[in-house]
Amino acid sequence: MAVPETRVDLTETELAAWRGLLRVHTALVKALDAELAAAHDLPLSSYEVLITLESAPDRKRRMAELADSVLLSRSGMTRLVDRLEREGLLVRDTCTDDGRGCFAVLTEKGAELLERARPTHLEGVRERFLVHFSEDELRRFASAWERVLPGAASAD
Amino acid sequence: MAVPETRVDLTETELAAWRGLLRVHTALVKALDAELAAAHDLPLSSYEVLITLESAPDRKRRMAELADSVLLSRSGMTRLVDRLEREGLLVRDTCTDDGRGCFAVLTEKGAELLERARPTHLEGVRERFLVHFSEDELRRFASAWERVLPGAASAD
DNA sequence: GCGGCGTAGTTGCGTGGGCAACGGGTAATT
DNA sequence: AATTACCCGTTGCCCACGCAACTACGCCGC
Repeated sequence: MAVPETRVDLTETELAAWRGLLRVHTALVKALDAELAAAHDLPLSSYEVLITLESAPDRKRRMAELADSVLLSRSGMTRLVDRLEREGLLVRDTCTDDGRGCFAVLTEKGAELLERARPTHLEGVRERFLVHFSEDELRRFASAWERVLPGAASAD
Repeated sequence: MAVPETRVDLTETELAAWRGLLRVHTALVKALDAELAAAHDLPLSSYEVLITLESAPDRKRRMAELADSVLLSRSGMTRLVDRLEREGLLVRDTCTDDGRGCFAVLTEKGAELLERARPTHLEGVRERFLVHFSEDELRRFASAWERVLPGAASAD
């Protein structure tokens, strides 16, 4: 007897919810990155690293930790930290506990730039994204992401 | 007299809604792209182009149209179409109306590959994203994206 | 202590993508 | 018709990133 065919196409609503996510993300990130780069010569990816460092104990974090927190490969993080170190926004510090390891530490210059860049960025996020939603809707978003994230990475 | 200071930091909820969007998008796209590439040797960006062509009249679209629809620069689209043409999934066709222009046309081979790839991709989108939401929630998403998109690209 | 194994970070190499400049075609102004 | 301005798609150049290979170190069991 016939097993019901797996439905293939998406409904209008499904498509709108999914493709909308793609478009919104791409557009927002592009705009915010351009804005930040124009105002402070700081790409969004660099900003994310500095923000992560700032909120860390002693303003320092391991490389792998950083890579995970901004979803970048280890080698990608090596080079991003290279660039930031070249600009004096952070320095590498040897890890005494683990000879293989290495810390990235936010410098004063990095902290200062971050202080200037933060209002720009947060204003951008607010004007382009947050402003459209109520507190309640934002909570729905947050809960939605919590449901999706665990199963997003692995292949099920 | 003192104008109230612009609030700088985001609330917990705002942060969760915003950063969640970033993480979810990145994780989902990474996973779906890998899945599609593994199963059909077709990156997600190529899939998007083929899908766009399939739904077009005569299965053809102008280059700039394609670029806009997948949020890629013109030069990026030139090269993506180069690759797809090299694999025989589409062909370029001269535009008779406009001597500058150029169409990309889906080939039979492209259509066949798309037919095989579509279930893979849609299953992935369902399992990783859609499955977590009710019809009602999906409608909320769609409406959310409609509100955000218009103001996302331009500066304010 | 010493060989094997896992792990942290770096490096070579290949790839995808953006920006600016260009070549050729169209549209507007005269 | 000629000049000018604009627009389409392509190309050169560069950069950011991932993968795989490598080095150097920690952690075992023996």
